[in-house]
Amino acid sequence: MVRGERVGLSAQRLARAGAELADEVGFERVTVSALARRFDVKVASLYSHVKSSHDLKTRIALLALEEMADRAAEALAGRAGKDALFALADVYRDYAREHPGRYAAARYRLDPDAAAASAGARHAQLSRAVLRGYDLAEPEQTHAVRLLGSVFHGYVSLEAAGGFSHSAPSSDESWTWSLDALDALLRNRTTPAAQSTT
Amino acid sequence: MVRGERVGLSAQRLARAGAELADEVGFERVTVSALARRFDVKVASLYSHVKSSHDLKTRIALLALEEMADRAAEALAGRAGKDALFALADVYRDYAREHPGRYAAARYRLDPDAAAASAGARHAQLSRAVLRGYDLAEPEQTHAVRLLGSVFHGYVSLEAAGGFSHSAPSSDESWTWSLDALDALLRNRTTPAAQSTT
DNA sequence: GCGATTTGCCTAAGACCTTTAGGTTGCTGC
DNA sequence: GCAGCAACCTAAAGGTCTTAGGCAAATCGC
Repeated sequence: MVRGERVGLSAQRLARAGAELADEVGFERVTVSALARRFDVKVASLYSHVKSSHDLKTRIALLALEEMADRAAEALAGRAGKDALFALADVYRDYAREHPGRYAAARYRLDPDAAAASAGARHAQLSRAVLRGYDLAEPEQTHAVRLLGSVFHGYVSLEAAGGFSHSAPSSDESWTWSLDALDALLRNRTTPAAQSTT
Repeated sequence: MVRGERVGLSAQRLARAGAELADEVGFERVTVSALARRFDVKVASLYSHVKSSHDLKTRIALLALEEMADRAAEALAGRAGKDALFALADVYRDYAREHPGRYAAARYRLDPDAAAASAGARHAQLSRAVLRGYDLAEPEQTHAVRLLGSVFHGYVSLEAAGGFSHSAPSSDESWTWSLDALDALLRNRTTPAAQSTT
């Protein structure tokens, strides 16, 4: 080990490496020490870049939220209605399967200022974009945003917890069925007067 | 402090006290040490009753799952259809609000044998009981169980995370709206042939 | 009642993790 | 080529988890 060698740490690189670590060993096992080991650096060195363990986890959470929002925005481009609904839903589910640690990080409790600076608002906007295909007036639209979020998050996290694994029918089938049902539900809730507003 | 005095610990009492502690300070802060402090006992003493920190958390999780299942069973007695749906949903939401720490514990990842011994199966049965009011045939019924679980858990945990707090309409309204929508959805999915079976 | 055994809680100690304080060395700009 | 900043280090204190082994209180057999 060459003493005095600089690895080039930064808050960003730490968050990125932390996200990878989370996917490998689980978010709850992401630790300042583990990250220091990964960079082959002493633990105290990380504290120049990151305020605390909480700060580190928050950065990972923000990273994950951004990534998901980016994917969602891309998936929604050029889609509408049921197509958009399925696309958005699959973004969350696929992300959680590819990056379980990051997904768990995205559920990390943020303090208010971090939450405000997060991609949280973008996520809400993306749900609203999907709902444009269903012509819901307020306050129904907000209700629907919340219901959508609940189903997406609820299903994905129950699935990740292994809830649907060892029994027929397959989780894929239930997912499609649920989204179909959700689509039908939203179509039925379309505000009558809004129908012809091209 | 009187030396040699026995406090009367047991796995059950520890789990119960751990659940209380979780509600007070949050499940993630429930720790073998904190529990030892609460009983005014040395940390190592707890290890005669509980195998590990993981074991302790698992016991708290099992306790919470039992309590929720008990409440749910009671709420469903004598109810059917939409009435039953709302009752079951409210059991979860109310429990999470009254006992946030226990509710978080209930989401603690159980290993397979603990999961098998848990009230998990009872919860699934209770959802199926609600669905009896909607005449769904398999595999739709299983899909619906999963959707219900997702909405309940998803909504409750987003609400607990503060997601719906600082904006109109109120979370209560969205909850009712979502359950109404779910009820309508399930009625529309009733298997046609099953209608007259009685 | 009294010895033997079991049980309950304790001391001790090792292994990690977090966080702060303050030192040293490489890099950058003048 | 050197001043100063930034990056990484040593040191140390405090907290958590867990195991090993000890002493004393409760309990059981007689």
